[in-house]
Amino acid sequence: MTKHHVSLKDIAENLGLSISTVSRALKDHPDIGKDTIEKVKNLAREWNYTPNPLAMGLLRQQTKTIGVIVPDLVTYFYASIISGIEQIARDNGYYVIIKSSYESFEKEKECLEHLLLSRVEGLIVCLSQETNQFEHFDNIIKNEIPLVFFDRVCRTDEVPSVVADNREASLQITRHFFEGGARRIAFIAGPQHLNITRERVLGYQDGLRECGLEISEDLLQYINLSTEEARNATQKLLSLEKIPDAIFGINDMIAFEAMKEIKKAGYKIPQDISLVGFTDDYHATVTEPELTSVMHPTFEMGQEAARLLLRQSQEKERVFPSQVILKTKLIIRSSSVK
Amino acid sequence: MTKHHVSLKDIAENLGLSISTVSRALKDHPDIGKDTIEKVKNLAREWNYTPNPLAMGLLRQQTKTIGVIVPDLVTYFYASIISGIEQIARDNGYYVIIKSSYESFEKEKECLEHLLLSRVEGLIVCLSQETNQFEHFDNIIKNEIPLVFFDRVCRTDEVPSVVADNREASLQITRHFFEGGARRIAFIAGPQHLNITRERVLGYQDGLRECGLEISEDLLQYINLSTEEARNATQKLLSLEKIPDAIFGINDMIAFEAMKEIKKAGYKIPQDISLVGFTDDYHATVTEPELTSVMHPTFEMGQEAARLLLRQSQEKERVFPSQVILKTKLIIRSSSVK
DNA sequence: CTGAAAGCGCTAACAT
DNA sequence: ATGTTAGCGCTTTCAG
Repeated sequence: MTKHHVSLKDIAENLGLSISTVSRALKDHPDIGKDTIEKVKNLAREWNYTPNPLAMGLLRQQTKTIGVIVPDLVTYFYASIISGIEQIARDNGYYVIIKSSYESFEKEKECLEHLLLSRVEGLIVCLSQETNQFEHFDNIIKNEIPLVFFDRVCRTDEVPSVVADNREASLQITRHFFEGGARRIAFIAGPQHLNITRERVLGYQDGLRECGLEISEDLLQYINLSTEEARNATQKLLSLEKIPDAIFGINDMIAFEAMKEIKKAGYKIPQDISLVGFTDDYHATVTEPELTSVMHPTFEMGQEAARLLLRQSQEKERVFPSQVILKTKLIIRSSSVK
Repeated sequence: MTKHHVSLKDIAENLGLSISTVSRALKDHPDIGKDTIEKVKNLAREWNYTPNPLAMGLLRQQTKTIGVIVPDLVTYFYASIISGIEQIARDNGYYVIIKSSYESFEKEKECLEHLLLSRVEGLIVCLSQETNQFEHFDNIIKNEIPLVFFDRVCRTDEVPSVVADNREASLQITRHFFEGGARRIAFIAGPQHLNITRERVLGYQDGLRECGLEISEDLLQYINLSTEEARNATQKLLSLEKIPDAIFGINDMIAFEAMKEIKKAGYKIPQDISLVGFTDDYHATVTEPELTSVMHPTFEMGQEAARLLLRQSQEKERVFPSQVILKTKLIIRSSSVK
């Protein structure tokens, strides 16, 4: 039902020229006569000619498309990272196809296949929370299709990646709690197989050691990243014989849910329990009290990932897989300051 | 740097067959011998053959791609709508290219051009808040490129669209306030040229009339949708000689900002001032008090928009532009119940 | 200065 | 049962 797009052939026929002449005229080829160039360009403008990207792609054997897989599309964190990717992609003439794994390993594999069918020239991926085996990337790595992981990463000795300074950030949070007087600092973490969990736990434990605090199993909860498990974990912490006086949520959503449960149980934040999140979603400022959180440079993370990817496709040689570590910043608000 | 993709030609040469035989064998064409089919399919599997979508697109003159323009990518509202669009698109074998206008009229026009260069087969658009003239869609409408607007719409007599029952929802909010005892009900609305503003203002005024309340200019604030203007508008309302006893924010973000300002000014919600938002973002449950809000069926809105679009490209005849109006539901929480 | 021809990967009508 | 050819839109030798 869409009208026929005008092609070089249409212009050539109308002007009594050959297709190649028209093609050259549009590119100001030095061989072509001035008046021919003008005639061609005028008609092209008048008829609103634009080159057919499919034909170009076929000719050049490139789709100018990169694929992105994120665990979900509806949180600020990923949306903001995608914005960063899109900006760099657009500036370099690339299109972006975005897929969501919906935090499912199976869906992640489907996304991968689908993107390969589309002949994407590269892939930027954040693992689903279920993903704890990584063979589905074998093909991509073997075929040298450019690939970059961000935030939740794997196979970092083979694949470039972008992450936050998770360990350092968690260390700082622990320190911040300690300086505020906390002595029983709890951590609601994600699935153990995720690097973000492992790294943040390490930083958390670094902090405990540094502050001379005991590392207690009770205070470290590994959960799936869902509102329900966040609430359960909080309840568990609040039902300990000695409840924590500080809770660190591995992301803001977890912290929000913890906040609700803490209030519901009748405790005051930060007087009874200090609370800190991770990501610094806009909504950290709408809660009462406002949530202290680690500012995660999301837009930059997207940009960095896209840049790493484009660099890979440009290099002839295999690039030594690098990891870009982005600095975070602890934004202190009232949820952690008595 | 990516390895060469295997083509029908590669398979044909290896097997000493012609390209067309291979093509037919893969489709189980009845003319082709059983053993030939098997040989071809085996090699295709072994070499991991997949058809080149560019070649197919060129042949069939279709990109199987639809373009989406949203005002931003980082709010739950649009992210969720995009999810709905993607689902329907994927189920029908379409790709989706997402663009953000960043609430700018100029950027919106750029997005449009860029998408047309990509030869999208259809467009789903939510207007930027700056957009108050609509000639940039002339070409698309004239060329009969399928187009659907959602939420913030225009030219509804020419273009199909999906909206919420804005007027009805606002009427219900006003009623709800009145029943809770409110008599000076304020509305922080968006730019006047947006349909969502106009319709919600109408519903608001319907409600005031129904409840026998005076329609006061002071209580209706038109603003640009930004956190800053939301705060200013709230301050203005709070500095009136007689301050409002209820405030309706045109979206949750506006309501969140109003909540902060109201608290800062020392008023209690809902005792002094009731508050209601619109969209029902997840974060409505993390504020204190939790925010009453209109549940806006975002995922369904995306689905509907995509369905309307696909229907357009399938129909031979021009479809009479229809408008799908989605039901909303007022979710009552503590910000509006004394 | 311009045109003809080949080729990117694929399908389908037309041979054989 | 299989091959040949033309063509989708474009660029790029190679020939005039």
